[in-house]
Amino acid sequence: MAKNEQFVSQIADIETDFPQWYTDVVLKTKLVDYGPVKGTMVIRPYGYAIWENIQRELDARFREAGVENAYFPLLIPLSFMTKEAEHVEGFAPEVAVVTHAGGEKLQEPLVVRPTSETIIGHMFGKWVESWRDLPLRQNQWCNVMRWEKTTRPFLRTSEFLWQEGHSVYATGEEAERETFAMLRLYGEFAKTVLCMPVLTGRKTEKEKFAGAVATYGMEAMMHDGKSLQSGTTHYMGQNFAKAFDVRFTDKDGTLKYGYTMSYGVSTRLIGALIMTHGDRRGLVLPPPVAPVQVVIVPIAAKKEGVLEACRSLEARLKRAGVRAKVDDSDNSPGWKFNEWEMKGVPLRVELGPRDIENGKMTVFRRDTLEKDDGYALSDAETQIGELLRTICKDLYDRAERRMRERILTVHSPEELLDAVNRGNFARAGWCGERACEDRVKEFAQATARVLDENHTETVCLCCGKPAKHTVFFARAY
RNA sequence: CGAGGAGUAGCGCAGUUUGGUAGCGCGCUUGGUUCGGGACCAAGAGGUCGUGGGUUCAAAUCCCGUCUCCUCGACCA
Repeated sequence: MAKNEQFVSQIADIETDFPQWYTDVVLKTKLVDYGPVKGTMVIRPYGYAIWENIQRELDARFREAGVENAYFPLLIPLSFMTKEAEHVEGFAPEVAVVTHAGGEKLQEPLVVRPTSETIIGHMFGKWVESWRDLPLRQNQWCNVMRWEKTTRPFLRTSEFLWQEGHSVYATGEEAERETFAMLRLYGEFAKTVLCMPVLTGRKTEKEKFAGAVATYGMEAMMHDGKSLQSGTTHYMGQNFAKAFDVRFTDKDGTLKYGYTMSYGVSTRLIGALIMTHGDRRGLVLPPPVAPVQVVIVPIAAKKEGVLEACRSLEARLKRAGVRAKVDDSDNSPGWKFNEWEMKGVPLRVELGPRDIENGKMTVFRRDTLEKDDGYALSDAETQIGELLRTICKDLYDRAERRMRERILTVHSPEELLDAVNRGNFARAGWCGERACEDRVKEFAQATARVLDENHTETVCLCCGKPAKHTVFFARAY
């Protein structure tokens, strides 16, 4: 017991020192390590496997929606960036630029993509000629680079992995419709795959993507009550089409600019699920993305038949489509229990001579920390499958309830400050003026995350004028 | 970019105040006993103390420079 306490103290207290808890967890569970260059991270196999699971699930949804995958170059001519005025202004401070190559200074500097609207706009301009070419809908999985001042694994790194989807439509209505559709897709994905509730909605002008007409976001509530922007979709109108000459001849024979939109989620999602579900023992991984869904720990492994029984169960579960793994290392059972709990494996099956003799298995649930030795070994596939689904639902319900309880409607900056100080989101009326938004930020260090689609508030919390929107305010990562 | 903190064995740290043969825990290797909540014994391997200069008979330790990382703020997926 004393040693177990010592183990727990290896990671910082989640309640009193959340930032340190996060750093401890991502490093000690071997999700990531720091790279040698400031702000870079190595995504280690355990972390990358989570990303691959996210990719697989999302990619299937994109395909289902009719989007094709492609790949565009990492390097973008600097001149591309300057073609869209707001875009260059927004991204200029954080782009990395290649000025030399092949031992010589380049004629034109090349930026390492911070996002690919410009180069994809350029290519789409070449490919779109007729209304028959539309819609054009492509997605790429790639890395991007944004030279951020301060960084943190998954949440903000100089280089990160993401997907960026880009579409051109003949009409603004269609492009807008896809902007909403992708936001819904992200929300559904967050719920069913990450077991994570999110708030979705339109961003304010201040918070929107550089060069967009409108930005929509999904925001997740972290354990400490701060918000994490976990995905965005952007409606560009004709801004980028005009900058990159994306034109087509319409059915009526006239030349028209297309309407574009884009959408993306990144490895930040991994940070989001860690900070949503984690607890004092470490990670709690949602079953759909957990690299190992069931770890099988042999007890008294050298006793006859124990290891064989574990291997046989592993094979059966794998056949049933469960990511199962026997931990046959030399570590003691107690060590394995703690290690895999920290690593967030949803289910642990303990198999020892006693279980085998009774035809049972002992099952431990990571999310509830409950242990039950009453499961029949003969029926393992069904029971494990059911448990994994139950965990999914329970994780979502628990997070959803917590989020719901921690959204407080407020009516003044003072109330808002108090709400966010106590780890809540604040919901409030807003007149729509930048001045009031800025005032909230200065007063409470909280920003407008998204507009509530369910607009009910009547007056602005700052100026008392009629409210044009109801806004979710929060401190954000 | 501002304010703090830290660079000593794979990891975590002590040693720096007051200069004098580089240490501890974990991990690792080998052998053995263990195994139902981080087991134990024995024997080993492993370090130009971030880096450059200076002071000194002598520097991990004092001085100057420099690089990197972490945390917190301002900016951002």
